[in-house]
Amino acid sequence: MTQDVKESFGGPAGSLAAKVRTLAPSMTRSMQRVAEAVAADPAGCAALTVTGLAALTGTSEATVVRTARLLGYPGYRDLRLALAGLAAQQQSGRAPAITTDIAVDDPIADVVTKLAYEEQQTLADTAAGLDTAQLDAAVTALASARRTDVYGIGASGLVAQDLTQKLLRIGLIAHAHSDPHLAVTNAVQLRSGDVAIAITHSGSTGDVIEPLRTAFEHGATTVAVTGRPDSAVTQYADLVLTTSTSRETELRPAAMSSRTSQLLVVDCLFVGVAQRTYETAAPALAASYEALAHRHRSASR
Amino acid sequence: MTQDVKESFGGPAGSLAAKVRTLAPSMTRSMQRVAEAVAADPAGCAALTVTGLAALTGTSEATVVRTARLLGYPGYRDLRLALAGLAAQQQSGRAPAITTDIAVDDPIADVVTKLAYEEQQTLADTAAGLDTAQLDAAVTALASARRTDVYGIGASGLVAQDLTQKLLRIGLIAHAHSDPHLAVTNAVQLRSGDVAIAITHSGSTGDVIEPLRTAFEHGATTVAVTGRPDSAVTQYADLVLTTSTSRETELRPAAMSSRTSQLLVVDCLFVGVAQRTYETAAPALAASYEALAHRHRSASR
DNA sequence: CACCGAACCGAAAATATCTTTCATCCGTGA
DNA sequence: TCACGGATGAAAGATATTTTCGGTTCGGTG
Repeated sequence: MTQDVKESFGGPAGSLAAKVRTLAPSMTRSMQRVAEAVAADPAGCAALTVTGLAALTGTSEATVVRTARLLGYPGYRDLRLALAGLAAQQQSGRAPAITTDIAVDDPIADVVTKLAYEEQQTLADTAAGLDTAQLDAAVTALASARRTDVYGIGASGLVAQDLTQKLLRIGLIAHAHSDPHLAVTNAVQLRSGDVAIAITHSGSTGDVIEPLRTAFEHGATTVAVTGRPDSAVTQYADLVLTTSTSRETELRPAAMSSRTSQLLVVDCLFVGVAQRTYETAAPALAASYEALAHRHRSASR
Repeated sequence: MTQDVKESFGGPAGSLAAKVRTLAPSMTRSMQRVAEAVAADPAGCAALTVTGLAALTGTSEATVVRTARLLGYPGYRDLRLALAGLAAQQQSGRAPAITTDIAVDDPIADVVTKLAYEEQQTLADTAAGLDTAQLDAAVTALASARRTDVYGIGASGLVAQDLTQKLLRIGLIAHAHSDPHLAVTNAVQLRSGDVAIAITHSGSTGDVIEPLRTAFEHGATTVAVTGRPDSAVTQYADLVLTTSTSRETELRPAAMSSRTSQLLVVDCLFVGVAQRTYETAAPALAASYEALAHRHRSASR
């Protein structure tokens, strides 16, 4: 009992706004209205009963409860408690966010500040929203995998390559695939004990889902790194690692923050695996460092 | 109504234990038991219903409600909300800045926290250290460039590709090069009005310096994105954008934070250029978004 | 020592709040 | 246009909270 509650407002502390953004796409219109109200004014909503909040958002009690469920609470009662906690926290806490929308005529200095702030926010949200149990399971699978394939396209393709590079550096066998045909061709080779990772923000990139599905059907452990935990890709994923989504604006495409978020997840995977395989990883890292040294001219000064 | 609640858990925030002590003398025996339980474990009590708390303290619901009233709340419901707030507060209060070194035996949850924290730190440092004048000049050069070449190897190669992808999306002509020979071959084509960007953390990666030098000698505007503003690469750079370096540890190679830093710089360049070329950039972004839409299966709900 | 009154206390009724069910409605795709 | 499936809210049902009310205890008193 006690643990349940700790879970419900201890875990994702402060990440409510992030969760709302992450789940918003999978919400119906009315639920979005409720979620929005809650994210906009946690303190105010904490003061309201189901009926009150339903009236405020022009919806029904049922919808409010449904929204609470979607946000991960057993019911409205628990959401309300979490809200009260949040309110107290941010009241005692730090300076709240100013507007971070980037305008066309913002001076470059503002752009730097705002981008940095947004990305920091994204990192915090992602860290708060990551399911460590799933992450741990993914690390375990990776550490003992015979081989690992990583699928990603477009911006996510770069993240896939980043992960692959890192895993290679600690002596694991990993490949990144951007070509869907080659990816599927290779996925056929996978079997139980191997790992396949799909990286896709939308979760609905067919070119990435297909190879993951193939890997899944061949018995490999499949992992999805996505911002949409309810999307198509998770259908074939044994493990799902959720990245956070932040508001995108015209000048700041979603790809930007999803990349930051994905990279953090990837880093966590890497460090986790390096821990597990420390005996071999540490010397391997040192060796790759040594091997690169001669490619660098001695720095001036 | 709303005001009442704000008053009730905004006002005496945190002083609950003190209030219990103050009021204890005027309490009856059963009420003291309740008050004591509440003061001892706010979080735990927040998880309980009236009935639960009554059972825990061996009293009745009525007594719990009376106690809540005595403590200044309209009823138990509000006391419970306040308790939740208190719990959240004291949970967030503790343990902000421990060591951020990642140890081999750190649980995965700590790894996530520490990595996120480190990367946030890196972002803040980078933003603070960026020379906006240089950045502005680089943006200006990019916005009017006939073509742009970007050089990067290894982890920096991914950053180079990231920048290239972005510039292409807003209609600019950009290429990323990881192959030093091809890079030099292409650099020969550059001339005044073109831009060459070298991305290297150490600033001493020969394979990246060479093409930049060639571009420099052919009259292109050259930009270096490096963590070492006094290194070899800056010799051939008209503009230098400094990325930040944070401590690296055995399990956290420098590549990790330099990448974060480089990506922020690259994002700033991109947004800056998008601002300058808004008339063409906005439609281009929208168009590329549209073009990709059909590659995504409609998301499940 | 028996009695009285007052305050304390908790069982249970009354009320408020939350949850579930179900019929209706709306948008969507054939 | 029609049929379908999901979204929605009204209202019934379940819980939680508050109130009521009578029993109990305790200290004082004759």
